[in-house]
This record gives sequence, C-alpha cells and structure tokens, in this order.
Amino acid sequence: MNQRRILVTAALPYANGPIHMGHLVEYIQTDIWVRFQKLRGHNCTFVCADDTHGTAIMISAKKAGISEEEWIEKIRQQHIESFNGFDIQFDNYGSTNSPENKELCHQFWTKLKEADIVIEKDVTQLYDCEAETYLADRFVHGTCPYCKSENQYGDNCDKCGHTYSPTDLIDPVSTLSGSTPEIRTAAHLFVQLEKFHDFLNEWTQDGNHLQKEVANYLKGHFLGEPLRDWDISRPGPYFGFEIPDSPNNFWYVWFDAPIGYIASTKQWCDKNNENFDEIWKNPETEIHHFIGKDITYFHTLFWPAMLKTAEFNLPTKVHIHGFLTVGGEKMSKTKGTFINADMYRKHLNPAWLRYYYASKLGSRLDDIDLNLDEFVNKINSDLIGKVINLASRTAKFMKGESLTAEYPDDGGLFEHAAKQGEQIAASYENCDYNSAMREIMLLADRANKYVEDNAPWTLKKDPDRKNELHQICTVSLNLFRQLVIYLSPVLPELAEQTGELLGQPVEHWDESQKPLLNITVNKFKHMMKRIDSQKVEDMIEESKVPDETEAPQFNDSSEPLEKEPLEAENCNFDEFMKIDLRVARVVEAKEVEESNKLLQLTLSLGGDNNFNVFAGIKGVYNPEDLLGKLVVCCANLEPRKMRFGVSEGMVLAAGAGGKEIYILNPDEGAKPGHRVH
RNA sequence: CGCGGGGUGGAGCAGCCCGGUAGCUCGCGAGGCUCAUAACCUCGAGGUCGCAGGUUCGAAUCCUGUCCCCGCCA
Repeated sequence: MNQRRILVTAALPYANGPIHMGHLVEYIQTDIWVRFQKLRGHNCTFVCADDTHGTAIMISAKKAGISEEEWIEKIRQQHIESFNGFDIQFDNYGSTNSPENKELCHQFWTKLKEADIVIEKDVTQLYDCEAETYLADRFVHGTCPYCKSENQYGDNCDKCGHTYSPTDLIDPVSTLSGSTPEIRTAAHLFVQLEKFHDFLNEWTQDGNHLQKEVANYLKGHFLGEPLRDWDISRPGPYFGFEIPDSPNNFWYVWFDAPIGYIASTKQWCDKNNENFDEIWKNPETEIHHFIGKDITYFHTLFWPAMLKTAEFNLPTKVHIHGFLTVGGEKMSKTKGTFINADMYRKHLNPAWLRYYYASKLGSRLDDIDLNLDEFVNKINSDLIGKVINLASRTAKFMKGESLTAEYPDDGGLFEHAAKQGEQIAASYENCDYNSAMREIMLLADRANKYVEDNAPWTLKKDPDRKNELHQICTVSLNLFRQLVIYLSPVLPELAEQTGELLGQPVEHWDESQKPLLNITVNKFKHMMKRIDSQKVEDMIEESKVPDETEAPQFNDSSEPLEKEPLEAENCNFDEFMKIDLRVARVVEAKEVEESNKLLQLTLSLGGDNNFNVFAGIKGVYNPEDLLGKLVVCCANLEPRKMRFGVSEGMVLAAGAGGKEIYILNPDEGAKPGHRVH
C-alpha cells in the first residue's frame, strides 16, 4: 500500500471556557480517524491549537483580573489536560497567539494585498465608552425596532424573527458594562470574496471536498447570489494581531484562527525537524479538516479562498459533523446535561464515551444524541459482554501456557473476520464509524458462539484433552485480538492491555490478518469495568447548576397595562364577595363545531356538581389539553342562553384576547370546590 | 411550491444507489449453559417498511402525489 502523507486538524477550541461533551464529539471523531490512519501505516499528523483572540477573551481576562496572555495560557493548560484524559493525541497543540501564527498572518496578508482584493469601508457600530470597546452584535441588547419586544440581541429578534443591525435597536444596552453605547464609525478592511465566486463554485461542488449535503447547502444559501465582502478587521483595543499597514486595526479572530492550523503545523515541523513545505505546499499531501456544522462557512468559503490566494494547499476534505444532544434535547445546565469533560472523567471512563460516540457517528452531518440509558446499555453489552468477555472467559485457562504453534481449524472464523477487515477499514476511512462498530460486534457474536459451542470449561476438566483446550483458546484469543485491533483506533487503552496480555503490542492494522501463535499468555487482568448507571446519575446531578440566563429578571414590559389601563371603578368588599369564584376541574372538553371561538367545557366542583360553560378559547387551547386541568371559574354567574346551549359560568383567563389567552391555574393543592377569597 | 435531512416491530438503527421471501442491537417471553465482570448460547412473540397511486411477474427498494417530523446562528 502506498503511504499517504496526511495532515489532520480539529477545530480550534475557543479559549474562553472548558471542554464539554459537545466538543468531544469532534475531538474523539478526529482522534479515531487519525489513529486509524496511523495504524494503517500512513504518515499522519494531527495538529490543533487554542483559538485565543477576540473581544470575549478580553472580557473574560478582565473579569478574572489577569492579563489576556495569562488567561489564555491557563485555559490552554485546562484544554490540554481534558484532551489527554480522553486519549486525544495531538502531535502538536499550539495557540493562535503564537509567533508562528503572527508570521503566517503577515504572509497571508501580503498575498491578499498583492491580489488586490482588500478594500476599506466605513462601518458604523455601537461603542461602549465604559468598557472602551466596540460591541459585537451579541454584546448588545435592546428593544426590537419591528415588534418592540424587549431585551433582544443585537442582530435579530427572537420574537418576530426580523434581522437588523444593532444600531437599529431601540434603547440599546451594552451587556458588558450595562451602559448605553454610542454610535461610532470606523474604517474596516474587507476581503472581496465575490472575486472567488467561480473558484468556490467549482471547489465546493466538485472533487468530493465536502459532504454532499454541505455542497448543496452552500449552493443554495451562499453561492446562488453574489458573495458579500468579508469584514476581517476590528478597531483597537482588540486582543489579537495588529495589522501591519493599518495601525490600530487588528485582524478579526476568524482571520487568524484557521491560519492557526498552519502555525501549529509549523511548530510541529520545527520541533521534529520536518519539512513544512512538504505538508502545506506539496499538493500530494492530504489536508483534512474536521469541524462542526456551526462553522461551515468559514471553512468552506473564506478559508479555501485564503489558501488559494496565499498559495497553500487546499483542503482535501472538510469533514463536518452535527451537534450533540443529550436525551434528545439541547444540552442544558439546569437539567445537568451540560457536562464538562472533566466532570465526565470524574465519574466515568473516557473509553466508554469514545466507544459510544463511535457507535453513533456516521459520515453525515446529522446531530448525534447521547441517550444515557442507551449509553449504559451499549457499553455493558457490546464492550464488556461481547468483546472483553471473549478474553476473560478463555485467557485464564491459558495463563502461563503457550498458544499452539499452528493455527487450528476454526471453521473459517478467523479468515472471515480478516476478510471483513477491508470493509471495516473502508468504514473508518469514510468516517462511518457506526457501521464499523456494527461489523465488529457481529464478529464478536460469532466468536462468542464459537466459545460456547466448544465449551473449553468442559475440556479443562479432562487433563487428556489439554491439547484440545489449547486449540480452542488459541482460536478464541486470536479472534479477540483481531477485534481489538479493529477497535484500537477507538479504544487505544484496550489495545495496550491486550498487547500486555499476549506479550505483543498492537502496532499495525495488518496484524489482524495473521493469527498470533506460539506465544505465552500472561495473567489476565480485568480490562474494563461495566458501567454502574448510578454513576451516570451522579454525574448529571453534579452537573446541575442554576442557569443564570434563566434566573428571574423581573423586567416586565409595561405594554399589557398600557393596552388595558386601570379604569374600572373601585368596588367595596361586599361587592367583591358577591362574585363566587371557585376552583373547578375540567372533566369534559370539546369543540363547538359551528362556532369558531367556543369550546364547551363541563366543569366539576367535586362530587356530582357539574355544570356547563362555553369559553371563547377555541384555537388557543386544545380540548384534550384542558381535560383534567384545574381552573378558576365564576360559579354564580347568571346562566346565559347561547346559540349552542346554556352557559352556566365563566372560566377566568388573562390576556388581551385573540391568541393571547391564558387560563388561570390555581397553585398546587387547591381542590375543585374551593372558594377563591 | 425556500433549502436540506428523515418517517422500517416497544427503543435505536441497517437495508433503498444495483427491485426478488424484512434484518441487526437493545428490550420482552421460554429454555440452555455455568468458563467469564448477573455474562454467554438457543428458540419465540412483535412490523400492512408514514399514506395513496403508478411502473413491474414481483417494490421498503424505482416514479408521482400527499401527510407528518427535524434542522437551516447548517
């Protein structure tokens, strides 16, 4: 096989917080791919770095009362430790705030200028005078200029969906200082991406550089119209690199971040005496980027354009994955499903997560779900019950004994599994780890059946059949080792342990093709524990934090009151008490066919005390949703004859009407029939 | 008709490109084994492959229509 020269990158984590389970999808996915390539004998280098520039870093450092440099170094160390804990093995882990990166940014910049695609334009932005910084969209809140919803972000409104510029916001507030920002104008530098349109059309659609759905997406969303100029500078103060020919302007973090891939490679080359140009300038070298779907367009439009201009290799492939959900939902701090890498490690074994992710990951950019029950189940049944069990049920019969000198007849099991190797390798290559894992487990099933059918435990009892026993165990342990080799990109530690058991380290994929013979089997040590689901629960429990963003803020709008001002005359106590308000249960609810507003409700005050009410809430509430609910009603309202029957009361609801109707619910504990005083 | 993805036994998925008796894992039921970390093996129940048409000797698979779900700071 020809040895391929491959450079692999994973996205640079932002130096603003710890690594969490969502990040790990990518780093585990990438690490598996890299380990696979290395196991196949290819010359593969895996680089990454911390992404360290930008306003958010400045703010965090300021809050922590330390310099930006101190801050990013601290975070970088944390990141490295988390990655180590998950067996994610970078060949180099750099930082975008490095001399190598600065130097490369200059190189790129020179080329962009030479290509005459940089222009200057004025940008009007909000400026926080207290924090002395321009405000990115997400650092401004205010009232939506379209629907007047309060407390909306600077770029679009949650409520009405309109997009706008932060300068359009009514009553803008800086989230940094709480002060009112002022509008300032500054010159920014832009790259005219449109000049690359033809090139990008071709690069994104041909050559298999992108997954098909990504190519389609780009075609429909960006490439269908002129590409907008890309703003790549920020006026100071800004933590980053100052642009050489544009004093007090800094490269935007997204300009220098991808260049960080190259800078990290450069660092690695310098440390290991490798030829840098062989990697980034020789088109024979494959460049593979692994990223999440959120940063697709930086990597599929700007980045290829920059590389082309600077005359570096273009990516061979950008592998894009989806997001992680936990239990089918977005990770949530309040629910304890926002789990940090270190928290996971405190409770659970990283190898389990590596296997679980592998069993879920395919080559497409679908989101993957971490279902905790499935997680426990899969690990216990696949890894412990099938794979490791194979060794633990046979190895101890062979402790200190030697495997046979010739490979016994196993009915073609080993050969079959060896043949499957190419299939499994193809799945790894294509990032279809899920199908690779499926294949491997199928092989594990066959192997276990072999042990079952040949019952070595019976042979063990008869000293005359020792030879037979050795044969059975030679087969079993070889089948086990074969599986471990196939799994080793996912489970490097298991491969190591197996190497120790059999006195022969796992070093190359092709070792799966030939049985190991005539070697002494060492004492079997437990290789992996099964998951105690209690530990998973403990982890969730400990991850729960009160969510600051969901903390009550009590900044209610005055709008409802303005719509319906306090105009009613005062009433005295007796007048108030004339109205008999009761808690009632909805025991029946149905739509009134002929009416477009009415639901017919049967309310119960307990016992047989039912009465009929028509409520104008059709279209707002579904009858089935109301069934069983407690409501507050006026029980002594004069019955009123309506077109559809007699209404004997009224259900209390708040709101302006139309779709804005909110039925009042009594607090927990109230019972049908209770009077409201 | 915005774009993309998807709807297959209780759950999660494969099969669809290249039509030919519907498969895997888990769960469930019965039995077996007892070497192994309550594991493993065998057998079984359970699906009109979203719905409706069409092509075909034959459709989960191809075509058309339709409904529903999800994502589109991919």
